[in-house]
Amino acid sequence: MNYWLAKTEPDECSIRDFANTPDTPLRWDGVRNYQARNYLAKMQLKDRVLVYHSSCKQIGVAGIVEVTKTAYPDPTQFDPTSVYYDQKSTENEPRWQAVDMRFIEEFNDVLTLKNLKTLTELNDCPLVKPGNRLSVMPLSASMFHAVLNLATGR
DNA sequence: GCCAACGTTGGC
DNA sequence: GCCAACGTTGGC
Repeated sequence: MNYWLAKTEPDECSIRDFANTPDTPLRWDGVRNYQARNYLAKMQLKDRVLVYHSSCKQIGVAGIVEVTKTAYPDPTQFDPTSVYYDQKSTENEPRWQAVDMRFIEEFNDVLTLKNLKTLTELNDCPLVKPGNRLSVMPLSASMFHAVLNLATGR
């Protein structure tokens, strides 16, 4: 099993949205950065993904989801009415990928960026570096478990 | 709302 | 292929 962290603006898609539909996976779409897309494409079934809420009141890791469907062409890139529409993308050669994920757990409290920065395990994680914009990134098992431990005590 | 950091675009 | 201009991200 691999571990990942993925950013989202909770106004658009939050851990609550996953929690509200525990039996129905949601599509993780709208990734429009090549490095992030390449990581997204590497996700495998049952990989665990930390959900990070950005650009919001409570910035930080809010919970965990699981991959239920590996990468497939992101339909929003073909939809002219979508904010994620990409004119240069074609059905034959799609640029962007999406995956499906389902709810695993929501932390009682968002693990804030400030607290995340106290974890020495995350020193090499792009997340805590100034100016970082990568929205999907791999985590080592020790990174994942350090976050889980700080969030839940487990 | 501000602004630094970064990725992408496009002229050359 | 370089690089300046531009648009976006994202914390504060």
